[in-house]
Amino acid sequence: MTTTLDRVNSKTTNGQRILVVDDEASISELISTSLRFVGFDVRTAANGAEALQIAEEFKPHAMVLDVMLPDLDGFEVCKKIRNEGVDTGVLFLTAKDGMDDKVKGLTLGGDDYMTKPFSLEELVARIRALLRRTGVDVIAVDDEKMRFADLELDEATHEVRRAGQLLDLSPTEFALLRYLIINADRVVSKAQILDHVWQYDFRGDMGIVETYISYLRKKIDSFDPPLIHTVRGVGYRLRLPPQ
Amino acid sequence: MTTTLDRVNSKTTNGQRILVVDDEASISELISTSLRFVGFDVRTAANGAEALQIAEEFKPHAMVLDVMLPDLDGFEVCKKIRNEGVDTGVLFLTAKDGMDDKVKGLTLGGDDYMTKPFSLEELVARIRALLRRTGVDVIAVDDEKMRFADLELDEATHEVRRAGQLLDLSPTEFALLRYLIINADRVVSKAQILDHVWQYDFRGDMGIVETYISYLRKKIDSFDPPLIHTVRGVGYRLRLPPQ
DNA sequence: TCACAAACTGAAGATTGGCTGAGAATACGC
DNA sequence: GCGTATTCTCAGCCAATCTTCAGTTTGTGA
Repeated sequence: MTTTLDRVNSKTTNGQRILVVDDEASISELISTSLRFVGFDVRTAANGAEALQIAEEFKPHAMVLDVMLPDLDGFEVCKKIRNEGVDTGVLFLTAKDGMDDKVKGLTLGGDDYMTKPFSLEELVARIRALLRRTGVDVIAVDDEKMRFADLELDEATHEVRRAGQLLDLSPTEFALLRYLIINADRVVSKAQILDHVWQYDFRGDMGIVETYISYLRKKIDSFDPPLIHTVRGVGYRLRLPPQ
Repeated sequence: MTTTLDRVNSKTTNGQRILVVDDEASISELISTSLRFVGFDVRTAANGAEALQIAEEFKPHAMVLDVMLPDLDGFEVCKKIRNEGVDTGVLFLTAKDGMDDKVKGLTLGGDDYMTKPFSLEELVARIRALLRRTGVDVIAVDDEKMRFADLELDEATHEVRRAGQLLDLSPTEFALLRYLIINADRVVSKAQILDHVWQYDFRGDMGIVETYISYLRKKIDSFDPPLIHTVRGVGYRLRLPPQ
């Protein structure tokens, strides 16, 4: 995987603090890089004890917490941290298999969970939703809608409209479009798209991105003007026609 | 009752104070998380003595009170608190067995009771009903009916109508529909549904949600237009046909 | 203008997710 | 205690979606 978060300008954080807890360094790094990239202030811990310690002084607004940790399990960590008076939403990470029963109950408060492997795009979207739900969202502003030109993407209803007209997108198409909108006006490479939109363990080739771009175009760019533009040799860019 | 999403503002409380008294920390936490999330101002106590103490200064509008406490029993606590002049409705929690007669007398007042294990959706609904009955309801003095399109769900009579026609739903079907209506227009995942509608100790898998959605569709969506929509890979959504 | 690389797209096969009927297990009312 | 209603599990089926691939088109630099 080409951990291509190559936008060099590490813009200042948005002031929202996320604590990432996972014992697999590669995963932990993957996640924190992604979160930092979109402006969060991130700290990481490799086990429960460390998490508790860091949480105490870092006071995260949200945490990404692997359920399987070498010492305590994620639920314990979560409970203890909250008992310390740190008010934080939690996104639990679980393995695909089993666990279902234990995970149950997690969507209760503002909390949420995802199964590994996940897509980074999805992770970031969930963290944002979490912060929104738990009321931390300082920037607040818009509800759960993203817009670009006459495109409108609604996280809460999963609806997508172009020029007011409802479009029917598959999950992957939805995630891809979301990623393009988030990076509107900027060129994103196929590698970046693959890294963010597809699960991190995806082993196929980038042809699939082309396929999905093609699908998306059929659905959203049958309108005028087209918004998805190919930058040959570089990637794709969502943009309005110049001037 | 407000048919609309009560979760919109989860940050600010609605000013209604609930005291939760249970010695099992996990239950207590489960309950308070749920109540906080829908906007109540919650405090917890682990035993009778603590409850009395907190009630005195917290002056709850309602309490969730386990009948079995390590020191006093729930009835005692209730009596003492009321003697202190705190005017509060009570939702008693009892174990499945026994106790029936003693508890039943209590529903004479505005009070109510539920047996463990319960569903959190049910708990919240009961608390709301309690507050309504005891006249605390500051907001929305509406009746006990929820509506969505030509669907009508009456909390008080447990009746459901579509297009004016009375439908016969089982308890679980009713609870599921209520949850969908509360979250009308928003996608809810199967996990969320399971967490809210089923008893908190349910250990089965999400297949059961599909089964009940299927039941519900047979009963309420044999009409036009269908209201329950599947968002593949995400969950379900109650909505009117677009535009 | 040609040759080559990159990108596009349609089709086919594999996979996944969701729907439903049937039946076992359980709770409930009489 | 018996019969009915309800809850829950399960497996087969179908359709949507994902993924690969190959033939075609488009763009670019020599």
